[in-house]
Amino acid sequence: MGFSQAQKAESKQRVLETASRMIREDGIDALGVADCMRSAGLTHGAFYGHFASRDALILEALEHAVGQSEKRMALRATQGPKAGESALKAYSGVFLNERHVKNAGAGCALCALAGEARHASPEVRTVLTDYVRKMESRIVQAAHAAAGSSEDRVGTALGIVATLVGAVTLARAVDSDKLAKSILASSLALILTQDAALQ
Amino acid sequence: MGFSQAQKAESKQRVLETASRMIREDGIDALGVADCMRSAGLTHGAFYGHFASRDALILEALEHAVGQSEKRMALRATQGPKAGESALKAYSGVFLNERHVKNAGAGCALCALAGEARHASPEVRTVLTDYVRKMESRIVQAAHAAAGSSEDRVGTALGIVATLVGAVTLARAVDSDKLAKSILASSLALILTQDAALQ
DNA sequence: TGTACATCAGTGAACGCGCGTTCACTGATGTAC
DNA sequence: TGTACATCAGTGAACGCGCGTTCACTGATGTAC
Repeated sequence: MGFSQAQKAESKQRVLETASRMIREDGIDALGVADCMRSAGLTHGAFYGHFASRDALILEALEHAVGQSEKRMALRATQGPKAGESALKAYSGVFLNERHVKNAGAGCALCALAGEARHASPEVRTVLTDYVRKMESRIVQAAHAAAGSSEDRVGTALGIVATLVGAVTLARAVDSDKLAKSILASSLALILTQDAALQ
Repeated sequence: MGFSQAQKAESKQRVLETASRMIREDGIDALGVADCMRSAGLTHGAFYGHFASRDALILEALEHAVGQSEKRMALRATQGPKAGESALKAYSGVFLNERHVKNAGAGCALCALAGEARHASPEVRTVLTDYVRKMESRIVQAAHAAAGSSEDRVGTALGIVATLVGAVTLARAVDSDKLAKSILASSLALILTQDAALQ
């Protein structure tokens, strides 16, 4: 059978993880097939042995990034909280910090790609839409949101998602570190006013 | 002197307005020189008689979009408010509505481009950073924010900017109209809890 | 007023480069006997 | 155990297309006399 299948699977995994990081770091449009393969330690010619097309890679890499980052952000929120810190503050803090802002490639895929979603394929949009719903659930959970159980009532959980994604997006957008920090701090303060409202 | 200079200036203005709409609608990366000139009723060859390069067009078009949309959004907030509506609600309502979400090309340049800013040139980032500061001022004004006057205190005006931009970005990103509406409504509800806090 | 000329906004063909995709080939690995 | 063969992941040259940019040319307008 020549080369081992395990070896090939390993290569593909390496390409996927590289692409998953690159699309979060530089955006979907900026992902080049040759660039990505080179970063994974291969040449561009080998690409089509693993993926049907650039679009196929993008979708798989996005699913990888979403699945990994969504879980990881939630996990960090349960690991790090200091005594007396609310679950909402712990969860928000995982997003609203300078390390996350400066490391888009290893961070939340929704924060990294929300702005590009409307120009992307329907498949990409669907994956990111699911991410929005998952974040909403995490926040409702974090606040034990009994108040959000009624369907008609307008809860603020989705508003908190918007604030988190907007804050990270803006903090990465501006060319001033000081302003970026202010955006993070102010957004956290805004979210924390909801601690009572959601419980 | 051959052709009138006024005619040339008119052509350039038409190209600028077309580009200003196109970059908000489809993103900066997607702007093609030929596409843009065709939409303005010219051929691509005439482009370099008006602009030094594609990048130069992008910067001018962005400045045009920012200058126009920032003023327009603020103006609408002062024109439309119903009796008893707070200034903060009026301003937020200009962003958080379906018409704005579906008409990126005629809307807020920051909402349209915040997600791309970190991949753009320093010049582009500077222009958008100014926009963030202007929006913050509008919100502070809208709330007469006496509370925000102390420099050390963490106000929530920037958090409101983040919520507005995040909400519009997410509402445009998701592939469900229903979810988009919920994002807008929930974000407005979240912002309005600040009406008291800022006054 | 009329005619010849100069100006220049706009045209459209062409160039060059980057990038997604294809494909003939290589050479390391595993199998058959 | 050793040798010949088959498999196939990966290589690197090449193709084709799109797009930013260049440039020789056109023709409408205004000026000079």
